[in-house]
Amino acid sequence: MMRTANPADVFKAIAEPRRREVIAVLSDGQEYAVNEIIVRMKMAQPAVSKHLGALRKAGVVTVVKRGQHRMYRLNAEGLKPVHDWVKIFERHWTHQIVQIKQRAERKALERMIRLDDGPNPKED
Amino acid sequence: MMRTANPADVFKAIAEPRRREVIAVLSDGQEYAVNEIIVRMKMAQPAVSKHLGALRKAGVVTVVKRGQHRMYRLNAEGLKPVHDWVKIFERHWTHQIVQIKQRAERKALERMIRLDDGPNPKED
DNA sequence: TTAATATATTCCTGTTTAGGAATATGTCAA
DNA sequence: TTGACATATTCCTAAACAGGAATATATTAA
Repeated sequence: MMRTANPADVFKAIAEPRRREVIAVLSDGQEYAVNEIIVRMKMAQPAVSKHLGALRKAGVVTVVKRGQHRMYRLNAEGLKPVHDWVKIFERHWTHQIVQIKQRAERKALERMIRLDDGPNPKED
Repeated sequence: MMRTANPADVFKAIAEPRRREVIAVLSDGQEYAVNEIIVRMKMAQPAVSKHLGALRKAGVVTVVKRGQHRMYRLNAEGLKPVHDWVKIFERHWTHQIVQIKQRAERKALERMIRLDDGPNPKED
């Protein structure tokens, strides 16, 4: 049932700092048993299991049984919705630099020719 | 008081779908009065104001007073923590392709030379 | 001044959620 | 079987949170 998760859930999933910690542990691409994650995170076992469950539901990690262990592995593709979404704004902060430059230039102009386009004293 | 927000808050801020909608409205870089956002989002005014407040606290939007309006504008730099964080995993899903290829090749080898590295039937 | 408009804030309520404690489930070893 | 180990799940509680309703604040117009 439902092998691919709702992309919206991914944003919720990574909103939790501890879950980003879990992801950080898995970020080397290796697989880890819950035990090992517990040790690395200094966190109680049920909490870790729950976070792993949330990440799995969101499609951010996968799990395979190996003996009595459950090996978790990062599924980075699950993070793609976030990547794609935030990538849209890349151009904004490069473009922002242009805007800052423009503003500085305009201010210089204002000092020179006393240009005033309305009351906006708190703009900076 | 605290002009730059805790980067961790940004993840929480964008976890809310409605707040990503607000960001979507502002994503053209233009400034919008709350009124206009309300219309575009078909959402009650207090809710919009609250979401804008959350986004402002997270450093994702800025606001300037203009007459009786409050003009909100996207501050894309506030999204950089998310961008930087998720960018780390770019290599994973390109690298994943390599892994898939390697696995396919290994399977071909297994068929040829009967290689077996342990019981792991559910790996795919 | 009063009225209208724009926005924020407060209060309330239902829902979600994180984490602790206890318990259940599943797997291996003897 | 029994026991040890690994992990998940259930139950509980406190905190966070979203949204609605009502209200407060601020600005403009008359």
